[in-house]
Amino acid sequence: MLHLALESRLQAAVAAVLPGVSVDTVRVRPASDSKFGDYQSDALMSLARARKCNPRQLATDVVARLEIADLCEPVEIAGPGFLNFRLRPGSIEAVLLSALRGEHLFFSSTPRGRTRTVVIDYSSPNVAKPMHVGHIRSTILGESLARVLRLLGHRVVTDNHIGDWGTQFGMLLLGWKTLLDAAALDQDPIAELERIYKAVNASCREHPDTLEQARAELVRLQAGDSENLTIWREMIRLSQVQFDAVYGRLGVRFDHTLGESFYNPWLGDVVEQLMARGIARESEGAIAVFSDGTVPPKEDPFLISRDGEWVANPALIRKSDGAYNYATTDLATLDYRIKTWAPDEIVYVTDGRQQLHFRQLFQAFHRWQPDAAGRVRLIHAWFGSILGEDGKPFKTRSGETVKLSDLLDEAEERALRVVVEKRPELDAAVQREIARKIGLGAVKYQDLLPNRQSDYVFSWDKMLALTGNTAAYVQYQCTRAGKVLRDSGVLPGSWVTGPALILEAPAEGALARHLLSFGLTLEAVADECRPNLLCNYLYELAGLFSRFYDSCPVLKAEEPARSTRLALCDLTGRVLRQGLECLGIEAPETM
RNA sequence: GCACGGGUAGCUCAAUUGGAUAGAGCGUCGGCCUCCGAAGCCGAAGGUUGUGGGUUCAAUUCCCGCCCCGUGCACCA
Repeated sequence: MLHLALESRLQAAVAAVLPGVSVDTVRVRPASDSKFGDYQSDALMSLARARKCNPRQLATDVVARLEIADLCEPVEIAGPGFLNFRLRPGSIEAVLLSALRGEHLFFSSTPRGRTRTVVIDYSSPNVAKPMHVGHIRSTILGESLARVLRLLGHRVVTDNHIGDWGTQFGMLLLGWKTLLDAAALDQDPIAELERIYKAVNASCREHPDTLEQARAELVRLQAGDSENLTIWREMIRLSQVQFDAVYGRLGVRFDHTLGESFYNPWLGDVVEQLMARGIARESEGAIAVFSDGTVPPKEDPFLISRDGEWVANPALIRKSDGAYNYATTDLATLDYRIKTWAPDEIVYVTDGRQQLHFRQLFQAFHRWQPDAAGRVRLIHAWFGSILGEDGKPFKTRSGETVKLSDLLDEAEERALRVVVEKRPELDAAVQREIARKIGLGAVKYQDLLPNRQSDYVFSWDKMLALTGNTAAYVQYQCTRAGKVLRDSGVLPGSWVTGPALILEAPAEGALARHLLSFGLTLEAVADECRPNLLCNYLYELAGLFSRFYDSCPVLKAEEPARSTRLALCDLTGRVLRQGLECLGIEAPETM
């Protein structure tokens, strides 16, 4: 909050000293160490370097023009040219008071620039298959980004691009007609669909005629055969029931679920347009997009080096049998989204193995519709794989993928064991509800905590650990803050007329300063698609609160310490709750 | 072969994108409940940031070489 005020004053001073220089890079941020004050800026050093002048001299000149006496003490020039800002007593207290009055919660919900429209594409499970651990990162990461962007005042459109079309439906239709067990379908639809798919798939490998039959079913579906369409729609409906159950548990909600099949009517047109513009051409019976040679080979997604030579690495948009690929669907999808929502950004949350595909997709689209491409920022927010203890892609002992619903069950069970042990006096139903929030929080937090681009090793014990840097720790500090507030008897809204706040103890100041950085953190999460920054922020805030709680009695303190500390409990609780909500994690009242 | 990631404490990971003394958790060792909730707090040990060079006031971060690991590279998505 305050850093923005300091930043604009500093930018004005820099502009006065160096007219014409771009001040965008002049930033003020929280001090790396409290001995340097509250805020610092290192911007003048790089500026001096670019202008080939003495950094300390530049700092002296800028500080002379700096008008911030109302906000902080005289600015100190340190080391090679750092500016250290020490806030005047009362500055932080004033921000806390305005937060207590409900004017803000240390972030701005009206963007500084223009309000952006952001389409987010995430989760994207496949019809007729169980959702498994492979879907967890995309789902949780995408949901978190959507929540943060919305909180910051942007217009967000979430779209679940489910896999409801493709060659697998030939086998599924054949299996449905020849192998389906109606009772089993009733009992567990997805398991039965998976069973018939695997059976037909295995049979295809041995019997060429089974493969031929499956292809025939696919052709009938694509031709609009009414029986096959009916079965296909039923498979989608059954799958959607499963998706909804999982999303309901996870608290995930989509604005739209426009699967691959939605775009079928436009695919032929996409291919024709690309051919007409010379972007795509026939090759070995298929139709593909090739390099146009406008970028260096190393950066060209349509070229690849093999045995020391750059050879074509085309993106197929129509197979030799006439069927379309996902590149085609993705192009049509991109076109539809831009025409429908006019987004400023489209974020794709998928795993890192699809990087080349998206580079090709983005470049092909840019060549196809340069004007539209110029108005939208396309972002592939990719993430690493979940590995087993052996460092290979994560599977169960029997080699199956782990179902998401089983994972969530196990998380809740493990959490329940802890709750029952710690709080035996609570009702069973209350224990279960607390365990639900803790168990699901544990799964989500462990998934969001590592840098999204790195692989992580799956471990039940680590994922469901309830100590250390975990959701449970943050949730626990949240309940402590809430408990103190409840015990105090303070009525909501009574702060407006309450006594003045005075921060005195070091633990109070450290906690308060960190509260002020909430907005900075949210902005960084939105800019870089990295919720792990928010996890780290919340963990640090929870830790600062815990130390404050340990060293500063609240209810027994004399005024004004009592009010100040109650205010810190209130605001910390609110920020922790809001932050957890951004991660899709619920905060229990008690645990 | 080429591209994209990664290599940081015994293990799992951070490090506000070039900033001031590289931080957490788990594990190990030692302290703290007569006091608002101990799912907590305090302290100790643990590092040549894979490696060799370069750029500069400053490099885990940027550039070049090399060594490991992962992923991708024409009709699956």
